[in-house]
Amino acid sequence: MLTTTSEPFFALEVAIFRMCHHQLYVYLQPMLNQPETVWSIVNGGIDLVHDKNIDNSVRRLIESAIGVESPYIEQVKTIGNATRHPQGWMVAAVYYGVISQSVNLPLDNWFAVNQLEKHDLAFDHLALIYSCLKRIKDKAQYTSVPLHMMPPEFTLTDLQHCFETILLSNIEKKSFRRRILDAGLIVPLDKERRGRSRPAQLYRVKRGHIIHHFSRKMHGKSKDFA
Amino acid sequence: MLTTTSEPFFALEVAIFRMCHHQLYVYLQPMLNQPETVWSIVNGGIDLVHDKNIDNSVRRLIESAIGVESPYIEQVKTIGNATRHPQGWMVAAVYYGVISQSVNLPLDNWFAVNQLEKHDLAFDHLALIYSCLKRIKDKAQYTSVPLHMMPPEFTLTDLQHCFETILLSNIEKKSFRRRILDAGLIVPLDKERRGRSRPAQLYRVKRGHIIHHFSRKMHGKSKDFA
DNA sequence: GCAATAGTGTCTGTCAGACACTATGAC
DNA sequence: GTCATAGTGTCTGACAGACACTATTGC
Repeated sequence: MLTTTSEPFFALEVAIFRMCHHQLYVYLQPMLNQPETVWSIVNGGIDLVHDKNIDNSVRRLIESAIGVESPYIEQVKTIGNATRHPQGWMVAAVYYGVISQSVNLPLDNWFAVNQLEKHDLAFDHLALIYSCLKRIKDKAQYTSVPLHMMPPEFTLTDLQHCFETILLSNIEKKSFRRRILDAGLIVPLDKERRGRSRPAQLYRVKRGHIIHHFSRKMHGKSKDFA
Repeated sequence: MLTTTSEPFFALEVAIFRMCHHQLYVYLQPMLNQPETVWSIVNGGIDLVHDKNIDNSVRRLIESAIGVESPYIEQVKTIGNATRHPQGWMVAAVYYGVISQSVNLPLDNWFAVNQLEKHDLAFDHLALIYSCLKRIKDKAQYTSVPLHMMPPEFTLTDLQHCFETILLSNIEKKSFRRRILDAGLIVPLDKERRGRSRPAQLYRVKRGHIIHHFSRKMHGKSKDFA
């Protein structure tokens, strides 16, 4: 029995998410040298000279792909097997990153996550995106992670919509407000947003916020799909 | 500016835990070619020919190190940087695995986790073990993972001690029993354990148990250390 | 009887879910 | 006034924490 100890290929795979019009989008790149357009999530290797650690590499990949920094990245898992890539044994650390809704980026190359089946995705990238979506959905149930997707000023209703979009469910308004306000995660501004009805209090995220863990999960009622 | 795209070294690092006398132990191996004895957690590379995926490799490493299978392994994180290993840029997927208390293994090479500072551990292995301990502690707060460390027959008090050892805190008996029994994770046997006081009902884990997620965390009161 | 451990009854507090209610703007 | 959306009051139910209580054994 022969044991091979040579190194597997190693790559980083990053699903970058943004929120737009009550819809989650993921950033995809066209793969080169393909007869038909095949789309892939952001990926790349480690720059052994310049990167200090993996998170560093991921931030670099995100910024060089979309031109803006991500306020929150998270490692989802590391997978590795002989079948996911035609080149052979391949290990990949899978991350997701989010960007703020305020960033004024065109929607080119951003794909609504509920329409991904219509497109041709590279390798196992569809499954990787789903793993990341599951993770951010789980996190939305018991942490404040979705706050990182909000613009600098937002209303509680905006924030609720953001959570609901990630959770694919409707949250009860009073519970949601109590939870967020009691946790002290956001700060009211001296401003309101005026529209065609009662003005809404504007908030910003409290300085230093990274992640808050709630003591209980929030579930909501599953959304019916149109 | 030059960009290096060659591959980093890749390794698996596995902290194997067992419970013994209300104490968590981790399995360490002496590193070869060291003037003084330096201890390391189980580690190795991927067998590109025989391993189907990373979990497979981890199970292989565990079994070849201690001779028994682990009923539960979990990937904790993947780290990578230029400084953790003298060989240079190194990526490591960090796992922990647990084994059943029933396994009749001598305690050779098993180290109490609260005594690790007394020993000389390789590289960043102490930090890796602490990451794994933190993870299993977190999991003990809201899942049934510690059940995998129990022998085939155990009492509720045994189980509570197992949780308490991992959590480093004392749990209120009634709450604990209610939580475990209401979740339906264990099955009473037609047996009792008799000692020098009232006999205790024996249980086994329900077939098919892998992990149960409770809806709330359990905290307990921090143990005073002697 | 006593000591030791197993196991229960039951109250409290916290917080999510539900839902009806009021408030304030545009028109 | 109506419509739309913001925001509140308050009851319920689930479940963890606390803690005193009873139960069953060995001695």
